[in-house]
Amino acid sequence: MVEVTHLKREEQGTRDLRRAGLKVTLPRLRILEILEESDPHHLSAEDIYKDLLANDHDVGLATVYRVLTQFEGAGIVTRHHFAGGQAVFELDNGDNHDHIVCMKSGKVSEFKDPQIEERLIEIAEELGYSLTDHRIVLYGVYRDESDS
Amino acid sequence: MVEVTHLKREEQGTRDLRRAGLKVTLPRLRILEILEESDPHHLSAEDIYKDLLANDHDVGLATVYRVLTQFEGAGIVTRHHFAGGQAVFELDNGDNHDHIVCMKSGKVSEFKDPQIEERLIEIAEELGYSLTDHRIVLYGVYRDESDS
DNA sequence: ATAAATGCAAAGACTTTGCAGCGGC
DNA sequence: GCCGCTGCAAAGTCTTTGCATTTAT
Repeated sequence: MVEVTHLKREEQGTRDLRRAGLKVTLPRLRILEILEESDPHHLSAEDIYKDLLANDHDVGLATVYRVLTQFEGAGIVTRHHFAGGQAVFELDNGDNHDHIVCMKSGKVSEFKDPQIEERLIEIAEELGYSLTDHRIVLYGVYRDESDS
Repeated sequence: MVEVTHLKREEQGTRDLRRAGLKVTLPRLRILEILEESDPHHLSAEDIYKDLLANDHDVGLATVYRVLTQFEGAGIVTRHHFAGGQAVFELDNGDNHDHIVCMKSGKVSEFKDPQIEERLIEIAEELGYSLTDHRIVLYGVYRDESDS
């Protein structure tokens, strides 16, 4: 069972890479896997690098950056600059959602709102632009979470 | 007339600095002035630095960064990361507007939309956050502009 | 076999910091 | 005169690049 699941994911990754015209290599498959399995699926290059090392996969940090940049170009991942310092990456499912970041805990949630997207297109038009993409980042304080 | 205007601005800047608990120094006044006079008022530290040098004001780039960071902390300017590489700064009038960037020319326009801001507050609430701030950057292509 | 991908170390872009001296108040 | 501010150069952080070697196809 576990095996089957694992193979499936690997096949999926293989297809993604082929489609992007990239060779199917171990580092790339592993990076894809890490991105898929990560829970708060926003990882920095460093995060991914550490994960690789922790699992005895000797991949250079430079390779992680190179692969992520290629993935970005291929539309496989999206790069964000939430905090300011490090860039974070997440798989791009094509749904182009937006984010809200808790200023205390760093927790990141996602959302997608058609109403807003429609209005943004209108605004762009009014200003004389054709909208091709957008980024919304909300900053707030997450409450509840049973304190913490 | 010009003199009067100039003095007025300087006094204004002086007040801004005092309010922020910062000493009123020439570099700081000049940087404020540059930010006020700039047309596409989104300048990188480097832009400001070059402007200073071009006007025979020998201010170090480090000082420009330091001053801008202090201004940011004091709420005098806002820092943005549009492109990815350099940060750009603009005076913060407290209106907290958003931006749209032309992917071809780099032209930046601003807008403010109450409808969107209202909706964003709702969205944050729905997700369990109290919204404190937001950033919206639209990417598009500016048309008209008589070609270029 | 061949062109692409990787690892390492070195370089780069942008920004911050340490410290001696200068400048408001 | 005091303490903060500045300039310079040096260090930092994050990311990219050059090059010899390895690897997928």
